[in-house]
Amino acid sequence: MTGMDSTGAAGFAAPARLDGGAVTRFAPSPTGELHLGNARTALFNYLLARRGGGRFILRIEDTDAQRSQEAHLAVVLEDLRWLGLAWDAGPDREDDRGPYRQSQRGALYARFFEALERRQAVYPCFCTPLELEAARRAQLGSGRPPRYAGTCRSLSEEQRRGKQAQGLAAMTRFRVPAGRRIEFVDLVHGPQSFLSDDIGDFVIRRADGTAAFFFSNAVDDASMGITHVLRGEDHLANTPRQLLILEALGLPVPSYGHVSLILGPDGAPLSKRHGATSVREYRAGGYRPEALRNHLFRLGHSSGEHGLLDLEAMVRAFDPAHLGRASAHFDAQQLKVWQKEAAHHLSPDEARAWLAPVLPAGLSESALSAFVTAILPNVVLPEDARPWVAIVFGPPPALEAGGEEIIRQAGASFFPAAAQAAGQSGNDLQAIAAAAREATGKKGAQLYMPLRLALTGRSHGPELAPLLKAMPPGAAHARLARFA
RNA sequence: GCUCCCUUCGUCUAGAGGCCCAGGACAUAGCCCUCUCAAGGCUGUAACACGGGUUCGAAUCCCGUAGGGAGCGCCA
Repeated sequence: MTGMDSTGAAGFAAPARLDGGAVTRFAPSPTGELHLGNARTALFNYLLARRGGGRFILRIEDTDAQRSQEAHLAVVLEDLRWLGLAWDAGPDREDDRGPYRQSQRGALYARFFEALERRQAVYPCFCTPLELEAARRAQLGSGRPPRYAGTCRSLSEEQRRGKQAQGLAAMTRFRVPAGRRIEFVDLVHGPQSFLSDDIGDFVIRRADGTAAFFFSNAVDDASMGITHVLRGEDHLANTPRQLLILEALGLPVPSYGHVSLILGPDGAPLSKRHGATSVREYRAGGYRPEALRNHLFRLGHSSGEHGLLDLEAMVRAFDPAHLGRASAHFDAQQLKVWQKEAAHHLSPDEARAWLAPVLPAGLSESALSAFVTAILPNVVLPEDARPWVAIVFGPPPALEAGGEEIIRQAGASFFPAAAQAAGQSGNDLQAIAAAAREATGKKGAQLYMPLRLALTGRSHGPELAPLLKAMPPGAAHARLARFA
């Protein structure tokens, strides 16, 4: 661990990594659904670990018992699995570096708390939430930074005993050293420098004895052997606190990289008013994990690779040096583009499973396959398949506006011939079109548009021949005969 | 209020002083292909936030301005 140099600056250089394999982690708190921004940092950490044969660890930051819920954890785990981000160790895959829930790491925290107390790097603070809030307000009101004033910083032993005797519960604050310059090299932002005098003494242990974020997060990274931390930029200005904690404990410091936050199209932080913001919502809407992954992969990151990348290709293409510094705007239209590509890449089996929720029941495997194959090129989301289910399997569809005119222009002999061919050949477009052409001399759009309209009711849609094949026997005849 | 981060086409970005009157992808427009849509092919529109410096030369370096974001919590 680097100490202070002669100028009083502490350099926090990343320890040398000899094996080249990065140990990364994703550390969500189970207080809600997996947000897109978090999903992206999870992806980046996963890719960084997989790149050089490292390890990807899942740690659950559930120190806030009030807000942490088992149900939320289940959802987060499910969403990560859905995204394909498999972890090497986590709450469901414990090993000797665990446990991987912070709520179960109290014993380890206690040891580090003691160490800090022995070094007098921390002190008990008896200020009440009310007092602290009042002080904050006063500071903000008079245009000063809202920092802890240090009320309990230099209480005597006697005073402390007195407070305890009054039954006041103490939280623990870290004693931030004065006059220090804290420096580190951020993986994405480069050299950073902060003054310790700008940092107030912060809480590392709550009055109820549980560890606070700055502490548990830093201590766990160190004790779990994390070498690289890719996290949201909202943590950038707080990194010096964690550096101070690790220094006081003599623990190894990971390399930190702070990725930009994801913004909405209007530049404001992505929130509900922009629409869906969680993995779960996109998943429920029928989005494909590959699509979301590819969109997230490009947000704030660039690689030379174009097109839909699978996870392995992403691992190869990912480069932390190409993480952008500017915040990225989440564009639903771009996600749709990836979704379209992902959908169209689906194998017949995958497509059938994907569309299962909107497919009619009671059909044979081959009938479903024919249908899915026919409509897939025209489907982006499962919703898009719904109308075609009705058109193909339902009663003969009504003509769209303007359709009658096109039917009329086909001529009197068109549909009798087409219907008869359909009756003889089944749902065979070739035979039907040939008969109509022979009867009327029509070709091209003149020939096919009346057929498309009569058969599907619409002028736009999937390729006609496969669509016809997907229809129940006799459907073509019944639909054409309506106009004969 | 203080500290920190950010600012290149609609979007994601390439760009680390001359290779850039700024390149790519997607989106978008037009054309071709075509029974429609999609796919595919071709062509096009479109950006260095602003102002000062430094330099023979700046998207790139420096200063400032504007705009956006974050942090300063017994939340993570």
